[in-house]
Amino acid sequence: MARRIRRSTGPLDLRSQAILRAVIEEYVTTATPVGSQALVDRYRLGVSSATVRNILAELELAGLLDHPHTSAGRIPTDAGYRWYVESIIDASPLPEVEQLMIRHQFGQVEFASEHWFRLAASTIASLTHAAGIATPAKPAAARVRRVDLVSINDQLASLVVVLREGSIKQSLVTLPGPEDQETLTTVAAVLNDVANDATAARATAALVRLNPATPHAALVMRVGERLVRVLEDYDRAAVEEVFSDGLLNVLGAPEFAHSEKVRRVFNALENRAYLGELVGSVAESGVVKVFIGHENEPPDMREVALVLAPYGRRDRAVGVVGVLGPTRLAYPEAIGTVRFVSGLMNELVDHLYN
Amino acid sequence: MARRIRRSTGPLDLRSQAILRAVIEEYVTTATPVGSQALVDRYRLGVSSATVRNILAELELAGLLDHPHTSAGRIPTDAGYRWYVESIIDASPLPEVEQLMIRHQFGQVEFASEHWFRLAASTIASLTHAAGIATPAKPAAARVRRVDLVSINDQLASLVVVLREGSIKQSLVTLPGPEDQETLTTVAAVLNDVANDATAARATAALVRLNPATPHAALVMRVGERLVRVLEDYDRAAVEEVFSDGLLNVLGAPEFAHSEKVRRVFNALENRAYLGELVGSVAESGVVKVFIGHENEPPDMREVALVLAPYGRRDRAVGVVGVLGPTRLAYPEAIGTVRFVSGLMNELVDHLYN
DNA sequence: GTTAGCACTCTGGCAGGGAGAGTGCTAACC
DNA sequence: GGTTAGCACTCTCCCTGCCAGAGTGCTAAC
Repeated sequence: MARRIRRSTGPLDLRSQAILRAVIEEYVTTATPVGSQALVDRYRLGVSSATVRNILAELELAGLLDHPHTSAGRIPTDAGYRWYVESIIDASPLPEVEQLMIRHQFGQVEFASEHWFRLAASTIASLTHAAGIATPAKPAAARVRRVDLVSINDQLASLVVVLREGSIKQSLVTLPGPEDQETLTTVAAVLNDVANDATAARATAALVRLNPATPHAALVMRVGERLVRVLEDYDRAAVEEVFSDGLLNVLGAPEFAHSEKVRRVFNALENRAYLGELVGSVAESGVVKVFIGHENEPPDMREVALVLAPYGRRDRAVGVVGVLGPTRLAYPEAIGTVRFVSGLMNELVDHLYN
Repeated sequence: MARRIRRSTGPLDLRSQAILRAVIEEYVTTATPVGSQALVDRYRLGVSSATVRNILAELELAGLLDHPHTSAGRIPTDAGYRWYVESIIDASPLPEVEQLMIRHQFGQVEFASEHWFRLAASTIASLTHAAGIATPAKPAAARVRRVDLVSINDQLASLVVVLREGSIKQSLVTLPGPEDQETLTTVAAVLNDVANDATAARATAALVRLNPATPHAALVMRVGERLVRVLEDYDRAAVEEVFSDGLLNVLGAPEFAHSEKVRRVFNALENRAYLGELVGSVAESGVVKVFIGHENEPPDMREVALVLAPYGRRDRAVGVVGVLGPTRLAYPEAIGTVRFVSGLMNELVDHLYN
């Protein structure tokens, strides 16, 4: 008993670490509780199953392992996974072959950020056999690069806004009366002048200062207000969009064999608010972050793990790529893949900004 | 025996129809096989359970009902559902209260087609308790309404194409060398002139005829070719995008309680090729169409039913709204909802075109 | 043609039992 | 003192048998 207390409070000795690692890696591949005999058989531990049992009991006391019932093998707890992730997070590069393969795939698609997100999500999904997720790079505050106003019919015009990082927003504007395209082009030109490189706040300020003698001043104001709203809407959303791919991979995992759990996972992915929060935290930190089971706040995410990495530049725009899977995730591969893809996305975004 | 053969070949008499209808409606609500006693208890049939059993046996012989095992109640076959759908397809208007509710919801969102698709899908989902699907209205051939070219950096420009029906396509163009925004604007102006209201084919023809003395002719050609490719890519895709909502509703149905089936349903929804085919057929016919179970070609869709209705104008652009659910679907409600929403979308699209 | 009655069939749930896996404890060993 | 062999114990899993219940199909009477 005294021995146990000592072990459970102090750091793990090397042998305990090796055994914990073995349990986790075995469980990740087999998805069944791991017994002491299986460990001795499959790993060169150099001790008997009885000794292993003693250590398993200690690891369980320390909260790193659990067992579903008396006569079952051990499974890792979220805390066990956490320890494991900490121990490997700094050293899990993606094998070079796969790096080359991914680079090749990115070389194949058209040079357009939208394609990248999809590709990032699907690449991650196929490499990790879990769900891949990716969000577009989003700046803290949208800035206008260009405004265009296209006539649709007598009462409607389409306001097209190109943002600084190249993404596009569109909104239909109802016109007070019929206007020809020429007038609309003039209005767009005024807005391009007034709101050039402006954020929502600055665009608002510029509109207030607008010279009332400007041609079509009323229309400029009307469209300008809509422009500001488009920018504000964009800024308000924490995450613009979450691309995901390979959800079926997660579905295939035995822990999600029953549809009730599947339901939760899907709910989780729909949980934009929480994802937005995570994206923010990950973008802030600038490094790969892992969120395991109960470390996630929403109850629906208590059975999944997320590996997220930011890309982009904090002073410009940031997005996130990552993996969503069962807590029984192949963490080293997931971390390696996500880290590599985020680096690649960095390069691409850098190229966009020069 | 002679009696059975007569019945199984001829059309159904009124009583058989009433019983078939009762079985289907009962099964749709309870999701459990329907027994003769349950029918007598719950529907005013005026006959005993023994008589009902005789008729059930006939309906089974006619291929309209089935029973999973000897001592189980009856469930409808796809042919049974088909008969039912034919019998109610012309008369299942959506209750006025719900019509008003939907109109109200559409009044709430911003006037922009993208919002409509999402709203259509989610409205249909919540009203039918199945998955709602919607595709944007897509013309047979894209036509350019306006072209814009925005500088991103020394090597890149963003080509923005507004199509006639107001949707937007974007593509990044690599520039042979640094160009200022003014040059790009000139190039865009030339393209706006040359490719005004053009389809991919006409734009190609116009580029061929381009006067080589045009300022920046080489750049115009380069961007023009990309423009043509954007149009061609758009035309090529049978369905641009399929919005869906309420997949969780389908997931909740007892027939999809096991994840293997769920998997198939998701695969089915990813099956853009088949959906594109259906959309084409529905758009062509101009009316609500129902596809039940085995009537669907892809094996993954043999357990689902689709109710689809086109909207838009055949000579302009057409899209589709619909329901995807288990074959055990509340068809009258689904048909009524889909028909009404498609009508509403018609109004909105008409408004867009004036 | 309809119905009551009845034998029959099949499912679903429950209890019992044996095999198997794995544990925790104890006592012997190095 | 840590390590190990041995062993009793526990719990799951799976199979079997059993029973109640639901529903059918058939027959004979109405």
